[in-house]
Amino acid sequence: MKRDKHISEAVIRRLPRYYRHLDNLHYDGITRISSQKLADVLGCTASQIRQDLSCFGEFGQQGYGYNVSRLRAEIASILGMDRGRHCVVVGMGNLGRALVRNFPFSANGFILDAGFDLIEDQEGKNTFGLPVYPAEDLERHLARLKPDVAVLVTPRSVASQMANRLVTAGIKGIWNFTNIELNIDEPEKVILENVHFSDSLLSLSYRITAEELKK
Amino acid sequence: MKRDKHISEAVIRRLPRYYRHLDNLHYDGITRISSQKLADVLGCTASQIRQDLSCFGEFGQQGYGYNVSRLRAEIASILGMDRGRHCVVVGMGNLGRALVRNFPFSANGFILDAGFDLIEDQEGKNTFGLPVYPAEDLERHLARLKPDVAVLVTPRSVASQMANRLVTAGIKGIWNFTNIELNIDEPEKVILENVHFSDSLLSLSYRITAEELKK
DNA sequence: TAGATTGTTAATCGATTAACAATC
DNA sequence: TAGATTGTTAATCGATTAACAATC
Repeated sequence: MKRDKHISEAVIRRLPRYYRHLDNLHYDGITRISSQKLADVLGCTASQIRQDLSCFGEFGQQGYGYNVSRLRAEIASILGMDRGRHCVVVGMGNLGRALVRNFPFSANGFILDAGFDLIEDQEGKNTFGLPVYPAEDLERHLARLKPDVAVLVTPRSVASQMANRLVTAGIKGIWNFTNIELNIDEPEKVILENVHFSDSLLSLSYRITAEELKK
Repeated sequence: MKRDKHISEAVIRRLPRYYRHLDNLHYDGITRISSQKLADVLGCTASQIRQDLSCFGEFGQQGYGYNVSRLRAEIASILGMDRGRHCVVVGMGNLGRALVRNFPFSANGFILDAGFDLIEDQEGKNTFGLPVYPAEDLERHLARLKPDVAVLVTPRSVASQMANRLVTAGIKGIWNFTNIELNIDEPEKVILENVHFSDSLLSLSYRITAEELKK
């Protein structure tokens, strides 16, 4: 897989979507697809798909198109889904529990090993089959589990502080659900992915308003 | 507020972030800020901020900059946060309940009126103070409540079907958390905002992988 | 072989940044 | 007034789309 030239953020954001649709096609038993047909499904141009994929290699065949199963696997590999990454959930409130119970970590290539929370009487207890440890023992367990990613779902008041403990403990990425801009002491040491629910809802709010004003 | 020319998606996605930071500055008691200082906070260029804002009007003053409180209010208005929009939550599973309990709807200009779920023994019951109605009575209650937005947090198996009922009932926007591409019969009748957790995690996965390969 | 479709180069389009006159 | 900073126009940069030779 070539990975020499710079890959733009726009391309990176489209890859998971390609994967998702290819996964659907795969489970629908479709074995072959052209860039044009895939573009129809996705609502983009065939050019864009071919251009995007060409950043990483040659996965198609002239006159034939792409093998769905292969392209799906190639994109999974590009996204690092085959690396058996480990993760932990920090904060076992409503959202933390919702993710533990409902989010398909393994289907996205992640192994969820543990949860952390302040509530001490949960020591050793399980939540939906997941061991939950007290937050004060975070460093001890991280040293043992060596997770790649922490899912940050704490109250916002402790989010930045907790994020910094995670970075110091060597976490590689933080999946941040706290809806604040984390204040990281050594930002170069970690990769942040922010899920800002508010930003998402407000963009919907804008578009509804713009639609109404248009009339 | 001028709204004549086309506003790009990129600008729309940045506005909530501007709002969020201005809100922080406002509550920190800061009354005045220049585009350059705001750009430093946001990690973008002053040009971009001024260019973005100029799509909607003139909110600053030469030699002074922007009044934080006023600019915050202007962006809130652009985003439609002052329109008292109503919404309902469809699906009271883990994620639905997490949003009801923890997401600050009112701080984002939304009034949450009701939840819907299949579980009938919740009829008339409250969840965190929210009335929850059986899904079979959806149309009846929507006709009464006339919400603008539905927060879609059902199991994926019923998501598209439920989305179409919502559209038929006249909903203007769907905030979709089901991690599937909704199949809407009349797509022009509704505005979709998708929160695809998987896409978000996979982009993090990509960046961690790319970082490792760089070394 | 003929038709289809890729990967890539070139052309277009749009978004970001820089520059600066206007002016508080 | 002098310094600061806007809103906007022009220049640059990057991303998307179109076109097409290569080839399965």
